[in-house]
Amino acid sequence: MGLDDRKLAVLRAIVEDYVATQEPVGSKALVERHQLGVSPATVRNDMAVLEEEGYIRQPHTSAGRVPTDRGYRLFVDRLSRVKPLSPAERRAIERFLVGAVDLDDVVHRTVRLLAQLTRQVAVVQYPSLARSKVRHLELVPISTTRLMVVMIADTGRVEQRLVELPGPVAPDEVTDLRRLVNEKLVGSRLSDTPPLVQALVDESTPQLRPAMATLSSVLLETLVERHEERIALAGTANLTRGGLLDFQGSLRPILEALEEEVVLLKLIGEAEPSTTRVLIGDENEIDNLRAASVVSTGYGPGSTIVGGLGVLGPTRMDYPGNIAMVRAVARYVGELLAQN
Amino acid sequence: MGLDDRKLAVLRAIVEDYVATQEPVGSKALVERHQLGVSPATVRNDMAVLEEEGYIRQPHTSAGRVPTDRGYRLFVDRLSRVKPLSPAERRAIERFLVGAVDLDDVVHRTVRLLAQLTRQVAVVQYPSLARSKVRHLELVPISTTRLMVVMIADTGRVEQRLVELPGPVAPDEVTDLRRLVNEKLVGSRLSDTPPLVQALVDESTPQLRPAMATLSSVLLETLVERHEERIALAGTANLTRGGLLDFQGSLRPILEALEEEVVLLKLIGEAEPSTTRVLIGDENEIDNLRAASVVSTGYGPGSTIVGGLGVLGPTRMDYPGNIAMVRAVARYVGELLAQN
DNA sequence: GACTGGCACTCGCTACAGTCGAGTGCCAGA
DNA sequence: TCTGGCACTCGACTGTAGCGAGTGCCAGTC
Repeated sequence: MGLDDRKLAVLRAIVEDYVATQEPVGSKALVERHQLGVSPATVRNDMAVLEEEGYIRQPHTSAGRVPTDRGYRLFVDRLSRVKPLSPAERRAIERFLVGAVDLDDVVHRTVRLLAQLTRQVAVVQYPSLARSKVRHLELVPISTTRLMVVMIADTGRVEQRLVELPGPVAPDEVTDLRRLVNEKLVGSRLSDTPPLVQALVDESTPQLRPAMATLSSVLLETLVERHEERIALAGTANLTRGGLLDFQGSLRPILEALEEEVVLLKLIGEAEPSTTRVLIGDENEIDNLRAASVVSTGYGPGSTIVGGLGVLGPTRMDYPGNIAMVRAVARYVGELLAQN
Repeated sequence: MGLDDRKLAVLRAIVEDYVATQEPVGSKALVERHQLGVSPATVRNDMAVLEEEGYIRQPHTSAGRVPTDRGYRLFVDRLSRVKPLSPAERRAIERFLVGAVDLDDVVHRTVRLLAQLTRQVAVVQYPSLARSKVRHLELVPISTTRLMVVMIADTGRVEQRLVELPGPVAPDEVTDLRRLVNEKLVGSRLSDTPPLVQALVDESTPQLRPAMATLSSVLLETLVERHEERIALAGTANLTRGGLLDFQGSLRPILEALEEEVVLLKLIGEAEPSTTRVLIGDENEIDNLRAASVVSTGYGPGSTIVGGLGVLGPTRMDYPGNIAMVRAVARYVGELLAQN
């Protein structure tokens, strides 16, 4: 069953009007606001077909039409025109991000910027450790049997962990450990380190071995296995826009989902290069988010991806606008990271 | 105008019932559920007095009574009995907090625990840098003109900053810088460092001075002036309990306030030793939180305070319970920190 | 003087009926 | 294939009425 051009135009008009007004849109209003060149009656026939095909639906008999998730999907895939950023938005992005002093700062500014621009909930993943390379490992003795391990990644991330050693270690032994660990690991991707770390233990002198064994197990456990991912969130207050119509009346499931890092990572963490992913309502695997849509993409210096970012909002959202903003912000952040 | 014991008992009963049922409580229900030993008519007279004094009010003429902020205040100050934690709650606290591997972990577990126990929004401030002492400063060369400064505080906090040096610095110069900085600053409270840092610049050799000047200005600016406070938040989904009756129908102002770190710090950051602070509705200085109450206290190893924690919820909350939980959690966290 | 039972009154809540109007589906005709 | 017209549906809103929880007040009792 084919949808001719006019039917598609009708769907597009319905989506655009509904997103703008948040009210079911009827055939008369539609022909008034858009130059469709046909009468309301004709539009009604088209609407009947669109409804039959599952792209729109009627909340009640005497109401106008509302897009379904499927309708939004078609709109996003085939009907939306790219919406260029306004000069003001461009300026906002630049102004917001200059002057960030460190990675934390960059991430926080980014997430707030995104929330402000899109007026949705913004999520930014810190550069993933799995995709970072080791730039330096520092061992700081806290006491004779305790070390603070500080790992600095090339993405700017810094992670630390306290290591309880099996026995006392002399200062020059710490120096040896530090040298060995750095020689072996600097420059390698974190996801590739397990064999290297194992080798470290095997190759160390009997003297250093116990300390090295503890150290390396901590490194493996905390930095590699327990994928230390971090997430920043902003704009939850935006969920309350649009009264209680969005999200079928209760923010509860949404807020609950947003508290789970795992969930957020799933949403924005699986980014592929230069793709913007759009998940609409039901397409979402997380039950709590069935009433929400997510627009996300990856970011990173140059063409590599080190993390994801995106926005979450009601299915009734401005997809073209949000897609444009998410992309633009990701690009800027990438440039910012490339400078380091 | 004195309130005799029975009137106080009536107020207490009203608060307890209203908190439990979330419905205005009438005179008849009151004498049925509590052993007041008098008739509804008498209770009505008492209620009239309590209302005149501003402790309770009527939502509408034909409804029961509801406590006012002032009523809650009196309840908290004079009427509530300490509510001991249940064994299950004690166990939950212990179970939740053992096995934390580092400060981040402790803070995250704590905030989730608190949110879960109280079923409110929980807020935990990381140990304040201003109240921490420097344990170690590490300088890691990133390139010849760039240093990563990593500060480790005795509270477990680790902060890092990238420093752009005015000119290239040789490895052994970095070693010198590191030694000097540590000699001078280790063991001192961060809030006391400004004169020490200044002295560092004054005393360094001409050779090292430019680098030291940049380094120290970064230290001052980021660690001392721009009070690097951190906050963890959990349980925002709990705001949606109790339908939309709490918070006069809109979560928006609350969510907005919770996004501002400054606001949160103000709420829980000004802790005094062994005091639990309770802010009820209007007592709150932040306009957005006029419909909410906050229970907070300080925590730290032993009797010192290094940060604050607390919960935020509707004025209609279980004050005795929440006070008990906040205190208990603070004590446990303090013990945990003392072990380091 | 303090408490109580009784009584009239208030007023929010619910149910029900009636009206209005936006929007529809369908059909005959261009 | 499109259009104008028309009957129909049904949610939103309004007005009315009855119910009942809860109150304030007052006269009477201990």
